[in-house]
Amino acid sequence: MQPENALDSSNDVVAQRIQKLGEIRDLGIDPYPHRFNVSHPAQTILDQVESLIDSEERVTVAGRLMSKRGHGKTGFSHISDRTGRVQVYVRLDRIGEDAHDLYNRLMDIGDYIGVSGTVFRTRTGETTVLVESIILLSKSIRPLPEKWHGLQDIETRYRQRYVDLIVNPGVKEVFLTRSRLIRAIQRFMDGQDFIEVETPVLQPIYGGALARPFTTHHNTLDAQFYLRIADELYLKRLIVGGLERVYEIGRDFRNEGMDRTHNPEFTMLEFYQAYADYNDMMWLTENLIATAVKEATGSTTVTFGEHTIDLSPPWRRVTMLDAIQEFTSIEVQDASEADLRGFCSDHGVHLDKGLSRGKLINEIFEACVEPNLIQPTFIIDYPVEISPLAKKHRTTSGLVERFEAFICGNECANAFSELNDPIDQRERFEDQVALKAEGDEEAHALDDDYIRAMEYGMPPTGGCGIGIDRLMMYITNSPSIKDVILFPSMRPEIIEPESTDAAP
RNA sequence: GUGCCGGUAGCUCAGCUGGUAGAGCAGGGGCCUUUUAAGCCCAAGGUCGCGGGUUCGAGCCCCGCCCGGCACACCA
Repeated sequence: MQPENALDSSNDVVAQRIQKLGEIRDLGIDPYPHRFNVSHPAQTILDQVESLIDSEERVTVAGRLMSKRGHGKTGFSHISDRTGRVQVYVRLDRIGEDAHDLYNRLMDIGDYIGVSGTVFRTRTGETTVLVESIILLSKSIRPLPEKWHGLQDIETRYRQRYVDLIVNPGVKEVFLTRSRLIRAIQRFMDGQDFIEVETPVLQPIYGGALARPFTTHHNTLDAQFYLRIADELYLKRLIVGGLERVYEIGRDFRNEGMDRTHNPEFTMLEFYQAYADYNDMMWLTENLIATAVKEATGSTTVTFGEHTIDLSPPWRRVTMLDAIQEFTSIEVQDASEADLRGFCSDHGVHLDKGLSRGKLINEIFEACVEPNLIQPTFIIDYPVEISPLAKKHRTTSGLVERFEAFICGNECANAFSELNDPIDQRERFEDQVALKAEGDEEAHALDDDYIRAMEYGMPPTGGCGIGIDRLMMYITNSPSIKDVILFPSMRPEIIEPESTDAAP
C-alpha cells in the first residue's frame, strides 16, 4: 500500500476542500461548531413515518452526508447516523439562496450536517425530510471511497477501520453483535452469582497457558514485566481469597504467529467457580454460549462458511482417546511410544524432538481429530503432561480432568478441574521448569507466589477459558479473526513526513 | 519462515505478444424543483508500491526490496 500523508495537500480533492473551508469561514459560518440538538435519529424517523407525516411535526436529525443528487434548485441526499440512514430533500424555495449555496456548492459527501424539517414520502415512496433549515456540523476534507463498491482493499479496511465503518455497512453490524455478546455474557455470569474482576495485565511472572510472552520494562522499578498470556493464575488466587465465583473478560497477549485464527492480542473470558469440577464447567460453558449467542444474534443456530452449527445444549462429549479412535486406526491406550511415533511419521504429523507420550497423543489429536469437530463438541480427559494446572483424573491414571470445546474444527474453550494440591502443583511446575531448561520456550515458569496461595488452601474449583474472538468469528460468519477485532495487529505503517512547503 | 497471488487516478477496476496509461464513481465548470448507482454536456486528474537491470522502447520481461492477502509451517 502506498504510504499516505495525513494531510497531503498534493491531493487535489483535499486542496479543493480546504479551499471551501476558507470560503465557509469567509461567509461567517463556523465549519466546526460545538454541539447540536437532535430530536429524531434516522431510524426513529423511519419507524414513525406515519405519525410524523400526519402531525407535520418538525424533526431535527444529524449525520454524515453520504450522497448528493443535485437537481438544479433542489437536491436529494442521504445522511447517516448511528441508527441508520435517512433521505433529505433540499429545496431552494424552502431554505433560501444562502443556505442552498452552502448545501449545493460547499457541502461535500463526508461532511457532518444537521437538518430540520417535516417528514414526507417521495413519489417513489421513500421516507424523506423536507429540509427547512440546514447547518454544517463538521467539514470533511478527505474524500470517502466510492459509494457503490465501498472500500474493498483489505489492508486499508483493517488499518483505517474508521473508513471501513463509514462505508461498509456490514462492519458496524459485526461490532454491534460483539458488544451485545459481551453484555450477554456479563448478564449470564452475573445471573450465576459470579463477580466480574480485573487482574494484572503486567505480570512479573507469566503463566496459565503454554505460550511465548511479550516482554516489557518498568522504569521506576527497573524490573522486567510480561504482558499476560492468561488470567488464570490471578483468578485462582482470588478463589483462594474466598471470592468463590469470579470471571474476567480481558485481553491476553501471545508473542507468536499471526494467521486467520490468531491475533497477538485477543480477548478471553475466564471464569472460576469454587466447589465445582469440570463437569459443572461443561454445563456452564454450553449454556453460557447458547444463551449469549441467542441474545447477540437472535438464534442458537449459526452459519459459518459451509457449516450450519447448532449451539443449543447439551453438546456432544467424548474422551480424547475415544475421539482419536473414532477418526484414526490407532489404539492409543495400548500403543507404545514407538507405535505413536511410527503413526505420526506415517501420517505426516509433524514432531518436535523429545516429545513426551502425552504430547505425542496431543499431536495426533490435533492433526487427525480437531479438523473434524464441526458441531460443538467437548473433548474430555487429557494427558497429564500437557496440562500442568489440571487436577488428576478421579479414576484414570495418566489423565487429568480437562476438556476443550471445539466448534468448526477450532478450539474455543479450555477448562479443567483445577489442581489445588500445592505439593503436586510444585512438582508439575518443576517438570515444566525442566522442559524450559531443555529449550521449550513455552513451558511454564515456576510461580512461587501462586504455590504459596495454593498452600493456604483453595477449595475444589472448576475453571474455564473461552476465546471471545473465535466465538465471534463463528457467530458472524467471519473468515478471519481480523474481521471481528476493530483494530487488528498490523505491521506499523510508514507515513512519510509532511513536506515543508505543504505545512499550514 | 516457505510457496502462490496482488499493489495502476481519492475509490472500484481494465490495460493484449514490450510500442506514447483507460473507464466508472468521487471531485471541478455548465444545464436541470420528487431523485435514489439521478441524467446530459465540458474540462481536469498518474512517482503504474520502491530500487536496479535487459531493451531503440518497460505498467508488462529479469533481479532485489517494501506492504498486504491466502495456504503451509510455527502456535493450545
